[in-house]
Amino acid sequence: MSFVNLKQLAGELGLASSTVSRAMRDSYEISTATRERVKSVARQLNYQPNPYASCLRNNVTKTIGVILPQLDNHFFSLAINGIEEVAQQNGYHVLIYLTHDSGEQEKAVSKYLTSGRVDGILLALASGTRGIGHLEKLKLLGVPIVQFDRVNETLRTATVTTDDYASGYQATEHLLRAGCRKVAHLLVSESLSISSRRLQGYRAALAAHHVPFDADLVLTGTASNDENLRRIARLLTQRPDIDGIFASVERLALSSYQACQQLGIAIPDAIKIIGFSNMETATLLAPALTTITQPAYAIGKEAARILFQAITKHKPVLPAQSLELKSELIARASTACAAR
Amino acid sequence: MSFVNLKQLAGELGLASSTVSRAMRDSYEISTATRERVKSVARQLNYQPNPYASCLRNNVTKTIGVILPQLDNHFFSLAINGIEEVAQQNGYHVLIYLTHDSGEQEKAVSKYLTSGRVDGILLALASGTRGIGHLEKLKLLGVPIVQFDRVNETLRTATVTTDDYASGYQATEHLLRAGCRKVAHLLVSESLSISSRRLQGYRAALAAHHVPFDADLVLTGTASNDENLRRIARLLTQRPDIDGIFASVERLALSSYQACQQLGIAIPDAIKIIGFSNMETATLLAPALTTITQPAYAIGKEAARILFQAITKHKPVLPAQSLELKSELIARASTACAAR
DNA sequence: CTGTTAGCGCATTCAG
DNA sequence: CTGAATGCGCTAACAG
Repeated sequence: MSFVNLKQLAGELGLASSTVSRAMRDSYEISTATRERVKSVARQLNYQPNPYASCLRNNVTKTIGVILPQLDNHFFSLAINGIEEVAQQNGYHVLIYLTHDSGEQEKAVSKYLTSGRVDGILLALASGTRGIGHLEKLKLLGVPIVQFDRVNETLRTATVTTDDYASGYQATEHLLRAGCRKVAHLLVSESLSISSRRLQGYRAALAAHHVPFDADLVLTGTASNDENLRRIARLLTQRPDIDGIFASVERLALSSYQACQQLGIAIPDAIKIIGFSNMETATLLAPALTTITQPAYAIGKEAARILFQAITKHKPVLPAQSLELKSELIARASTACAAR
Repeated sequence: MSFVNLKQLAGELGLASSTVSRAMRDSYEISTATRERVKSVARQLNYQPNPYASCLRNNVTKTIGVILPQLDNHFFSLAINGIEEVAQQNGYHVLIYLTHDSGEQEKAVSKYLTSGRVDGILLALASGTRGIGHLEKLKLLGVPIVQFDRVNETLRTATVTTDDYASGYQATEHLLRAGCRKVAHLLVSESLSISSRRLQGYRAALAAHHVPFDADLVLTGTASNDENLRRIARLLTQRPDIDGIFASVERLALSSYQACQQLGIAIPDAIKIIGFSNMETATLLAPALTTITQPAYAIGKEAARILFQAITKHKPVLPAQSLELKSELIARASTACAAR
């Protein structure tokens, strides 16, 4: 048993392949009788049109590409859930590419997609990306791109992000209100939009509360968790006056937690930690860890929705279509903090 | 600017498209001089061969399909990491489909792939799958399938799993050795291979330690976390003699943890919990929760490796190529347990 | 309402 | 070493 093609099916039916093609696609110019007959025999022979032939003919691939830094972060898993759902609703297929936060990998992947393999792209930028020539090229080729979460602001596309500035502000304010005065801030990479905007929020909140900004309290993470752990521990040792940590990303919140445990620092009494997280686990298992949860699933869905709108209407994605969704601060330990 | 095709490139070069095609594919019958010239101009014009045309011509899609129940479980995210890596190494593209554990969705997805869209399939079975006709059809069509993690044993394909029986045994034994006598077991779905094999391990360990099996201590979960939480709490209330819980899956371990917290039961003193988990978070944040970690990343890689072997050698995947990898028991609280 | 024909972009004959 | 011609499977334009 092998794949049945249109011609074979037409032969079996005693019809021309064009007729069969039309019948299969419910063309109005085919009589109901033959349409039904065609469909019945097609079902019987398990006929499925070859997607690649249609694609070649129609210049429509019915597939989108999703480029992500990683998948070991729950945020992106949830985002894909949303993306895949919207894709399936629209009859689209989803190609997935991981860059492991490497700019080189991102370039390589972009090149694959320069060939017309996909009708559109959803992109969360790698932290290692420096230039954006590879993305400009895709845009120039007319491939619609929607950026989400980690976006490059120079590239003029629609973006779907969370309220990074606002949540950075809120997080910091949460700690300040709980009595913290020396709040450390941990970020992933200076070049990442999410990091810089959260940092801005952090600084603004400090300023609003008349707490001086101290550059020594800002730590940039690396790709290695072990290294991050060491650095955080060193910072906490060197600066025993630190009474709060705002981690701009889940991994760093966990490493902070771990560092405190290692150093025997009590959470949340001696130190208060707040960090982004999309793992229910974190909030469940560590009530002391105040978390900020991003609507990852909704972000995926919205990004996909904007992309499909552009694809089906043959319009470019415009920065004006950008969306900013709200994060949610979940402070299970807030009472404890306030009580102090 | 739009896509450049072979013909245009050939025109630019003053060569026949066949020559250019050969040059691009490093054919031995092309002189080094023209090959270099072709490649240089190709680079300059951003020529990328249209993958769908090649596919039509060669009958090779260079893409695989990955069918998964969900992605809200860290196990599958890690597995995709492995799969994607091996795919990229082999120059392959990865299409992803989520079934949300629905048998209907799995059937629909299978149908998409009946059209020659992919060269092979990696599959983790939906818990809602009843018949396997849709998979048999794919096999009959000659599409290689490798099953991983959640496998159907009737379908004769290679499988990559973990030592579910052994780890179920170990987990149970771990609790028994820590002094537990009434060990509850929480499983996902009776029809799932991982569940039934872990259950077998559980029963065997009980038997080996002369602890009678009590069917009332076995609870099957639902799709709803809230419902699971309620059921677990009810079980713990009705059976205050329970002194240990073996959760066969992360979500259920977390729900157990939560249920104990709600009921004010101390962990790990009053009750000991052991559960599968691939979240570093869980072990990090809840030392009281003994976890069994599956080598998810390796499973993805191995499954992909077996699939690519079959694809490149045009051989069917045989059950004989199946692999069983080892899980790891991480008992941070084991000392506490043993001390009791 | 149905059939004939041509061509999407590429790779592979077969000829030179 | 290079070029011309053919067809992968499908659809759309053009006939009838």
